[in-house]
Amino acid sequence: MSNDTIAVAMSGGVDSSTVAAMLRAEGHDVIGLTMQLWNQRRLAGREGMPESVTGRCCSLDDVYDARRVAKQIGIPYYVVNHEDRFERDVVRPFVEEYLSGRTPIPCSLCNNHLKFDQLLVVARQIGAERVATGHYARVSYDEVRGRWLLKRPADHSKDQTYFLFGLTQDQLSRTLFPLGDMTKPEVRELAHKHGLAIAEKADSQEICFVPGGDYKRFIDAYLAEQGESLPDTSGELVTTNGEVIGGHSGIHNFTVGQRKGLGVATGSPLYVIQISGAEKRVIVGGDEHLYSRTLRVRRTNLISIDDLAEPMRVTIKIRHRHEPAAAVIERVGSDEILAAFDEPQRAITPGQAAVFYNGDVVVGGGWIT
RNA sequence: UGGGGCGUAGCCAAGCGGUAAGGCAGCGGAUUUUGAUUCCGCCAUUCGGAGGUUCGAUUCCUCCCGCCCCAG
Repeated sequence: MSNDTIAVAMSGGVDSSTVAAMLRAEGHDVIGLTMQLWNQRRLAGREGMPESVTGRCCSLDDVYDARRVAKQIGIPYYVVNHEDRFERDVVRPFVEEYLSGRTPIPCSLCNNHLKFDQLLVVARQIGAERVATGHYARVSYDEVRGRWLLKRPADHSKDQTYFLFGLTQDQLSRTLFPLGDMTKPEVRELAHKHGLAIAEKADSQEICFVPGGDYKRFIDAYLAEQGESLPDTSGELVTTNGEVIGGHSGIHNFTVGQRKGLGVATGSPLYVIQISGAEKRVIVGGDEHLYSRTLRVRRTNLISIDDLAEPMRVTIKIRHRHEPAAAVIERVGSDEILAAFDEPQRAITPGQAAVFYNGDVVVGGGWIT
């Protein structure tokens, strides 16, 4: 009987709350779990960070909301603390990536190291073989290939597979995405039907541990709290022609494709074309310099196929909310894949992920070098 | 201290007698379940300064100040 027990990762938001209510209504044994990943009060007020935070994941309000939903639908509910692991595997890498001139995706790291790793461990400890989350994605088992597949959800506008490309076969085999066939309005409607108070709660956005979305301020505050001084990563602002047209305050303040914040007026918009971490230089230029036809990824993960033995035609997302673009991928190293797009893509950014698709099926992905 | 040119918002810049275009930068907002992008809004009671002509001047005149160029 306990084999049917499902642990639901509850964030306190509409989606995961609805998942819990749905599964419960379907008659499953459901246990609610909330991961305490970050103490929002830790950096409050430091280096100009907001004094108080509400409505973000891991805030007390969210835990209250999750607990209340659990109580309402009558399921056991636990909060598990993974702050140490989160700081080590998500926050630290996040800060270091920025300081090295790259642009990290903490959401993917969190999925890989916390939500679909630690949470599965905890779930198993309390007798739940499977974990359900409120992600908009679909998972299914392909008998022919003998593999678990990750697919885009019915509602492409809510597609979260971009953040899930790192899931392994084992993780997928134990994961449920009950919202995969629903649209957001349908989910809210269902939340209402279940009488959930959070039915109209605003969607979360921005990085959960960076209140207000000001990641630069977060980096300052975090390093200050750690007793580490912010490395001086300031340097020159250089055009694509090699002309130095100014200085910048630090490479961690920029990302490829960024326009705002350069502080230099040339008559036409300037964008960050490239960040040279070693030389602490930010190369800037017109929009036309932002397009590139190829990219390379490392730390790859393949899902729908066991290996990329020969070139494969796919479509690729190079950022969340990017319409997958046609390309051919090819293995060029033991853990390196080269992608060549049919049409040049704008602002391919080191540190971001490139996720490969075959229609709605996620083939795999990797981190852009 | 002879000749010529120019001084308009942080930068570039139009207007050249009728009551201050535009771009860039900046700021604010919308959008966004990563970072960006994009979109919308705001941004010179004032045209180097002082006089004068005129119903009316950033636009015409005079002087001053400051740059630049060519001649010495």
